[in-house]
Amino acid sequence: MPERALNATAASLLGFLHSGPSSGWDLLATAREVIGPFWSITQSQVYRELAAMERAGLITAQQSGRRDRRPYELTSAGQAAFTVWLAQEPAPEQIRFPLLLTMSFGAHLPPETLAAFVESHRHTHAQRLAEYERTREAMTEAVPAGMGDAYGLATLDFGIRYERAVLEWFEHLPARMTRG
Amino acid sequence: MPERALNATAASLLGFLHSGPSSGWDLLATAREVIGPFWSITQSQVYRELAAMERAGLITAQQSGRRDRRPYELTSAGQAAFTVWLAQEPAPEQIRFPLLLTMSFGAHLPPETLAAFVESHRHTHAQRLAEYERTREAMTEAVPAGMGDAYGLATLDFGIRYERAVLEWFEHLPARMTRG
DNA sequence: TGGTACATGTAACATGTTACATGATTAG
DNA sequence: CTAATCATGTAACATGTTACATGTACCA
Repeated sequence: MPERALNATAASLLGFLHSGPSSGWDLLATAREVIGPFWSITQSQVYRELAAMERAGLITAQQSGRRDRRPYELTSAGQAAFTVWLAQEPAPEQIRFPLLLTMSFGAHLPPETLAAFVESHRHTHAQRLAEYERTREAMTEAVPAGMGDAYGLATLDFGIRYERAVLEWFEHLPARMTRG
Repeated sequence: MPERALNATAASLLGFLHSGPSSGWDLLATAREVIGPFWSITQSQVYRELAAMERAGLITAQQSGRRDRRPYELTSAGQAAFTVWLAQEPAPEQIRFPLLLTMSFGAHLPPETLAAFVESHRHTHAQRLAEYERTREAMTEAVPAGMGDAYGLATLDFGIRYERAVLEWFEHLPARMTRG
């Protein structure tokens, strides 16, 4: 067994498999919903990591159910690998923000073009914030007093604070950059 | 000529070459300094993109100077390619925040371990904020009244607001996650 | 003269993306 | 029946990372 360390994407799949067997399709949906705001994942990647983890003995495919869905189940080796991964100090975050790159070179761009980009992004972020806030309400209403999913709430709150910060940044941008 | 679209990393190198010929080493340093907070770049990538862009005729290598530094110069094709790239609508940003991934699975982790991760990240972010604020002061002092580099200031301000949001988020995290 | 910073590059690999192919199931 | 959606997967490629190799120039 090569035993090379898990990557974060594979590890998150193992994490989701703790709540029971699940197929690639469902794992993708779960990932998009739960960690989507701060961890992007593509469908191809999910199948690739599942195949690799099956080869490594971290998961096993169950009998195909309806429609060829192929639910994978965590093995004890998979559990162990996940636990090891989870206890590693997480690496610093990476942000890749193409709008900022474009803005860095704003001097080479007609002001109205940059302003249009900014406006379009502002709109997207406003929508995302609203969506996160709706999700948060749903989460806290569902479990009025208890601690429900405190960890999910905490990561959602990151998203909310992030989107608010972005929107405030847009609002304080020099007029030239927002109104051409 | 294949003419495939530039990637953002290559485009940013072309952008920097607008202020005059520069070597891979210097471009890397410039990129780290100017766009580092929101666009990570590795040394290998820089040399690879430079080689590819030279093959594509977007830049040309000048005579080697001292120490084998090989300054590249923008060609008019390179200028044109950059201009085309810059006018494209920038893609949405991507955030990959391993700490949040770990926190999502916090239920599987001893609270004091998560708390230690949080504490270590909080420290890093506090330092970054301080550094950005120092840079900002230096930038505004250098050009007291004028508009100096308004675009550089705007992107730096993004970094400042982002770091502040992260720190506030840390502060509002449930006690269990910050003090184990 | 020896260590440190400068400078360029290659190789191997890991990760991520896009496009496509294929077929099953379900709803209308 | 048929269109939309579900579901799995492959191929090709782009991008990013790590490790290493090589040598130069500067400074103490």
